[in-house]
Amino acid sequence: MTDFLPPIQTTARDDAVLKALAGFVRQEALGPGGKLPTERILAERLKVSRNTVREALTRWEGLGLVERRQGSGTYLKAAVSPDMLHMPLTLAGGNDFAGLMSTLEIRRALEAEAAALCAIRAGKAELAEIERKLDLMEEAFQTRAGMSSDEDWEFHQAIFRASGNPLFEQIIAAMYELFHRFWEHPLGVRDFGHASFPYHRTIFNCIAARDPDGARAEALKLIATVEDDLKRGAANLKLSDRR
Amino acid sequence: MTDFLPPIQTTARDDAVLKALAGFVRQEALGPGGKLPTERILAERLKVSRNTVREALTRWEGLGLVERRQGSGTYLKAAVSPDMLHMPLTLAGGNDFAGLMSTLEIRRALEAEAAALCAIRAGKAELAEIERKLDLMEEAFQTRAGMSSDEDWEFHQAIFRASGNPLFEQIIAAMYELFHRFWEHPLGVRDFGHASFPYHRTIFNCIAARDPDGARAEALKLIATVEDDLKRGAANLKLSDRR
DNA sequence: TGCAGAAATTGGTTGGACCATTGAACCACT
DNA sequence: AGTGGTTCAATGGTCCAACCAATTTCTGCA
Repeated sequence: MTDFLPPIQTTARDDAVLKALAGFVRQEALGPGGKLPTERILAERLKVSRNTVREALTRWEGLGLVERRQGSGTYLKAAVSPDMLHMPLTLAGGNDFAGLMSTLEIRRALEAEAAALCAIRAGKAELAEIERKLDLMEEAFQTRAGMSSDEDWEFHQAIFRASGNPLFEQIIAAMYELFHRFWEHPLGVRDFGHASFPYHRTIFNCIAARDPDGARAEALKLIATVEDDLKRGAANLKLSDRR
Repeated sequence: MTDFLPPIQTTARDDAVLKALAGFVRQEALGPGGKLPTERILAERLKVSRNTVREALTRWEGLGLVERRQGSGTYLKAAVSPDMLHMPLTLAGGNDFAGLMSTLEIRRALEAEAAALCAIRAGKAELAEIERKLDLMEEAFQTRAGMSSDEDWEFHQAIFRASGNPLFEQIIAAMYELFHRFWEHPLGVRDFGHASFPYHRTIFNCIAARDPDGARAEALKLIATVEDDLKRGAANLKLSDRR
């Protein structure tokens, strides 16, 4: 399994380690979920210390390329190729109400564009997948009386994925935690998210009808309802306590 | 069965280090360029191994938050606060045409939304600033026969800034380098960007008229012309030679 | 005063050790 | 057959004590 791992020679050790690893991944045709060699094996094969290997892997972990599971191993989380463009974005501010509204505006921008692109590009398989997620969401909505946040999220994710542009999903995934924290804490608004419910179906209809402008418009309406809910929630309980 | 069992939260050493470090930065009011304590000091003060400190710093270095200079020290490269949103974006094969189109689609999403928000929120001062940038751009366009990329960029930046949401400017600034690389290399299309010229004025008019939907539509048209230019360029010179 | 060289500082790397978690194999009992 | 417990090897996580390499600071001589 680990036959293709030539030793390292240049300076900038950990970068060299990453390059070698990227080559290894390509050589072995490893995809997401694939398991890469243990740190001890890598250290031995590449003729570097295990600490150096760890620093390199820490970099990849920070970029979301790799996941380490103690006792199990290190696994790929995304496709990696030797020539990749890394664009680490760190955005200031974000835990207060204004920060949430800011991220929601970003989400509105991306959601609208992704829906439009999806209406143009989605293949039959992607379309079916989106509809499946939509059905699941609607069923959960009926059954659990409105608590369908997970299924809701998966529906949107399917759209982002079908947009044909991986950046959408990556950006939105980074923001997920932030949205979710509030989503699970409905701010005292009992029917939080209810208003957005019908728009999921209308968005899908526009996508299925290959109507990008319509899909964009419906996505905008959906986010608008979420914004309204959030504003109502903020009015209900005073959110002066940051954190 | 109640499947409501929250995932357990175990201690994460290096994350704790980063949190402590973020607190330290805030405490000392360190800004970009500031020098933070040496690894040995940190290890001693935080009662962790120097290795752990290094792994934590490696993460921050990967995110572009920090720069290490051997023999000198570790310095801040950006403002850091305890609550930050990290968004590591990786684009497979970032140098090819598809990658550029992907980023352009993100830009279209943000540009449209920012223009709409701008039409709602921009104050008189922001409006005047945008118009000033627009005048500068049009003048440069006339004088230098179409080469107005810098002024063009500043116009868009002014809109992002006036949107009232700092995330727009931050995201787009991080992608600037990527756009610019191609912008400066017009791919053999001599009148690259000419088609987009009139839309700058129409966008501004919509913003000044407080017409968010109109501004959004005009922004979409503008990016569409840029996309067309790019596609023409890609057709002209074969971009099959990666890197 | 000016500057070359020594010394101290600091990040980079190494090797080895031990801990904590995981997962598989195995076993006892029902 | 299945359930639960135990053992054990593999693997990532942490620690330590050095040493290397680049940089900065200090020192002493001209």
